Amino acid sequence: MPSTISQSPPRVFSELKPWLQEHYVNLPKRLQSVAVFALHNPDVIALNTSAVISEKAGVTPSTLVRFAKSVGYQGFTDMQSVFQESMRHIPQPYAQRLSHLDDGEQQPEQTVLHRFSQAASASLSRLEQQADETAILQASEQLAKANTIYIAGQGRATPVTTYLHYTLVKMGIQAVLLDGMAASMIDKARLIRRDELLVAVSFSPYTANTRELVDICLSQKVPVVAITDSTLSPIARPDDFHLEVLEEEVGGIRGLSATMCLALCLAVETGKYRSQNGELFVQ
Amino acid sequence: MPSTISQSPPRVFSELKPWLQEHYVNLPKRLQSVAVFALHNPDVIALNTSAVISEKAGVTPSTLVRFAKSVGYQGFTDMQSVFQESMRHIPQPYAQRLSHLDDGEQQPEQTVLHRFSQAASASLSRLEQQADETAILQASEQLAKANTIYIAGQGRATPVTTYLHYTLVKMGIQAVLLDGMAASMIDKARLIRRDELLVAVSFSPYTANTRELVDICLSQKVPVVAITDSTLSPIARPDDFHLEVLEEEVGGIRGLSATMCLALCLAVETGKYRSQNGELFVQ
DNA sequence: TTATTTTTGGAATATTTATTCCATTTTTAT
DNA sequence: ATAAAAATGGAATAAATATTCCAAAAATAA
Repeated sequence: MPSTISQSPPRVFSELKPWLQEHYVNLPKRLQSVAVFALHNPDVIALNTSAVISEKAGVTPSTLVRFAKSVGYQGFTDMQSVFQESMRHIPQPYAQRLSHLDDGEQQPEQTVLHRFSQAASASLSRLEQQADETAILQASEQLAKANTIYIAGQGRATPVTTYLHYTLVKMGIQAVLLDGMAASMIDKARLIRRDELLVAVSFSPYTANTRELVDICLSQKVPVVAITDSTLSPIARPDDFHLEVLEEEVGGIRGLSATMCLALCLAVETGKYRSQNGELFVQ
Repeated sequence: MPSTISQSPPRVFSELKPWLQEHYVNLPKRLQSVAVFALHNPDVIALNTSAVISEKAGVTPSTLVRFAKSVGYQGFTDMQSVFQESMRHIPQPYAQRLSHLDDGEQQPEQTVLHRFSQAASASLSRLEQQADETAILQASEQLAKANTIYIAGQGRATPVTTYLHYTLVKMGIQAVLLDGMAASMIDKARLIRRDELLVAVSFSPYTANTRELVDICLSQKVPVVAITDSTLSPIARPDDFHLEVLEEEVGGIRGLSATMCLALCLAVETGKYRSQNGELFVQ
């Protein structure tokens, strides 16, 4: 590999990124994986020893040193100082209380990204603290036992249904996404058997279509798992399973970060239940 | 001076401050000046050797060690790790230097919900700290100026494209989701005009289809905004716009919480730009 | 398929860094 | 003012860490 030390190596992290973008394809395999790791984990590079870093990156210390030299640094220590410099300019996040972003107390210079990521973090904290983990396990048990899982939701719930479908299928679990015209969905819902299951996802303002699908399934004794934002939701029935997740609202807009996390957990627990109970399905 | 090592020393930086407030008056002169320096310069403590720190603080290395021991730490290295933890994305348990969530060493009682929500929080922290906000504003400006926004992505990216499409449409912005068969998407991509725009979403392992759509659009001078996980992604081009978001991996599985937050921010900034620049569209 | 070149891992070595120990200085008590 | 106790500096030592070197593995070219 041709050396590049004819020019000065990047002395700031923000210059290292484009440098690697340009030279990445010319690096050997192992050095490429170091590059990816370094770009994705600059704090790990800045704060650990070469032994720790190389183990996390899946290479050896000598490969780490070789990577540094390939960029033009004198050694690992020279490169590490570049990462450390970039950390000196990051505002320290310690002891910052989460305050409600929508109560008008935020500083005017807070960016949209800051407000939404703080809201998302708060939503995740609420999920972790308030979620009924027994309910998640019971719901995942129901999903695991179903022959086929049907998934329905509209509007803001659509990314959730898509993701749940994608993740379940990735785990080799038979799942069908109910989408398209309302009449068509209702027709399909009428055909769901009792050994199958419906996952319904709906948030305020609730869509009548999803509620109707739930009504149909319950009247046919088809089990239903609901993902919704409140016990008071029209799809949360006392006689079936429901999981609650409420996203923080910023400027009248709610995100989906906590809901995606919950959907992922539901899919993973379902996969675990299947693998632990020997119910394997040929895919 | 009476020792305080009968109780455990502070393991997080935010607890060190009140500890020092309480014990400061009982410290000898030199240790007091180390305390002040440490509180005012936590990044210096975290990122330098004891020789450098003691020189900056105006004491000797043995005094620095003595200060650390007076607080209850085993030595300077023990104390420094506390300062380093406060600089990481998410505090890691003390003395678990080589362990991580995905190498099987985590405590057995941690639930799936806990692991994934912690990973999601870490992903959001990384997004907030590392995201290029100028790039987000520039990308949203491009979206705001486009007559119609086309959105493409497959697999795990599908919930993101669905959500971005939903949010943009909710804001009265003309957006079209490119989905369905690959050949059909490519046909549609060829018809995208230069006053329109493509948003491409792709994560490792990258799909060839999305990359091909980007190639087609760039060759026809159609602006592209890429949402991806790395500068080194095949859809991140130096001559166009790309936004990076990398989700933490747990057991080989990556969530979408940070990505959904970024997609929401992009849509909101786009809506803001439109409303601030008087480009209203009848819906 | 084989030979050559490049890449890589891992251990030895070199270097750097933290800690301990002791003499000196400073502070406090009588 | 003096003696005793506490605090401190600085150098030696111990420990930790980075770098180099060489053999083996992998990749590439013929």
